Parts: sequence; structure tokens; C-alpha cells
Amino acid sequence: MSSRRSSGLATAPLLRRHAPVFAALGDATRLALMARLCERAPCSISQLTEGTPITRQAITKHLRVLEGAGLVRGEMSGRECLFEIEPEPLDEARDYLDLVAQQWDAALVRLKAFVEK
Amino acid sequence: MSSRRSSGLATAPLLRRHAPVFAALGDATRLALMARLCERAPCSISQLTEGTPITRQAITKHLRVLEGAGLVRGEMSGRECLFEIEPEPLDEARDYLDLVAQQWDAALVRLKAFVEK
DNA sequence: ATTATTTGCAACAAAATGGTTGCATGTTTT
DNA sequence: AAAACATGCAACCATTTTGTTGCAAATAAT
Repeated sequence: MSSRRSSGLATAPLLRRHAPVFAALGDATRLALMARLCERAPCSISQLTEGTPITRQAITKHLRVLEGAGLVRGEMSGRECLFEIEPEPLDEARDYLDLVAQQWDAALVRLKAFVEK
Repeated sequence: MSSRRSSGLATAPLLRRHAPVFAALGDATRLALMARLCERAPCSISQLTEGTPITRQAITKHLRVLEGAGLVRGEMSGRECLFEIEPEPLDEARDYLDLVAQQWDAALVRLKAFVEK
């Protein structure tokens, strides 16, 4: 086994699992929604719309994106839909960033060793 | 001070600093580029294109996006442009995710205390 | 029973994204 | 000097994203 490719990290399933999470977080409006859901526990769509310059429907769409990435979960309760943060994918994203940073550090060490040899 | 808003985290400058980083990571092709740059130290555009199903120009665009987010830095060396990972924004992104997760945990604790009271 | 709230759905428009091709330019290599 | 290689630039196309408006339906409040 010569390895070097398929070192994990760049493997297709991994990428397709993490990319959507980062994509969902890659928007100021959605990051703000996440932050808001961090502060006050379950929030309805109307509450989350309150204070923003954009429409309820726009907020709804953003929430669906977050939900699609698994970062958030909404449940109907009477006439309102209450949203909460789902911590797991967030943790996984963090772990992935850890791995990348860690692997990059290792690469730096290897590079330095190579130069000095 | 009643605080509750502007608890950090949801503050506009914060969002606008982190969102582009997550957006840049939110694409399988770009994540793969990051992973590849982790394994082998500096890489030219042609090297990075090698093995992918898409064009050099597409790869170039992705690299510019990563560079725009500060995740990567390219420098001309003769006729080729060598790219390297820039670890700082990666760390900041990780820290931000930490904060969100941490704040969410705190919210859960508060909620639980409230329910039990 | 009415009225007010909260949401969902659908159609639409504008802008951003991801990708292509073709060509020009600069740098090695032979 | 000529050929090969690596990149940059610009135009273009298709698709997705981000936001809108208008209307219908369900639930809660009066």
C-alpha cells in the first residue's frame, strides 16, 4: 500500500457529507439565525423574522436550508413552527476543521524535515 | 444594561467575517482542494487540476474563492502559481463553531433549569 | 362566529455560481 | 529560435440561490 491518496479527508463521501453543512453556514443571514437560536431556545418563524430586513418567506427558505443540512430542526406546535439547533452536525464540522488543520501542521513538519535534510 | 441582543456571535461584523469562510468551504470541489493542499505542501494550479474531471479554469476560479476567503494563498514562481493553506481563518472558523456549540449548551442548561423551577 | 396570526405554496425576477471555450501572454525546455 | 507548458482574461451559458408578491389554509383569540 503506497497510500498518499485516499488519506481520508479528500474522499468523496466525506466531502459530500461536510460541504452542505459549510454551505449552509456560509451566509450571513443563516449564521445570524443560528446565533439567535443559540441564545433563545425554541423560536417560531415569525419570531425569527422579527427584526430582520427581509421577508418571512425568505427566512423560511433559509431555515429550510439549515434544516436540510441537519443543523436545525423545526416542529409544528399548534399554528407555529418551532426551531431548535441540532448540535451533532455542528460538532462534526468542527472536527473536520480540526482534522484539516492538524493534517496541515503535519505537512508543515514534514516539509521542514525535508528542507533540512 | 438589559443586553440579550448584541451578545456577540450574532453581531454583523462577526457574521460578515465568518460567513465567507464557511461559504468557501461549502463546496465539495473546494473542500477537496483544501484536503489536497493539506497533504502535499505547495501545489501549482496544473497539479491541482490533475485528476479532477473539470477544467483548469474552473479549478482556478475555486482557488480564487478560497483565496478570497483567506483560506489559501497563491504566489507566482516562474511560470507557475503555487498555492498553500493559510491556517488562521481555518482556526477562527473552528473557534466560531466552538462558540456556537458552547452557547447552545448553555442555553440548554438554562432551559432545563427554567423547566424544573 | 369573526377576526387576527402563523404558516405553506406557487410563480416569478434578479443576481450569483459553476462551468465551458477560445485566445493571448509569459516562461521553460530543447 | 522554436516548441511546450502554465497561466490569465473575457465572453458566454445553464443552474442555483436569494428574494419578492399574492393567495389559501389552519389555528388561536375575541
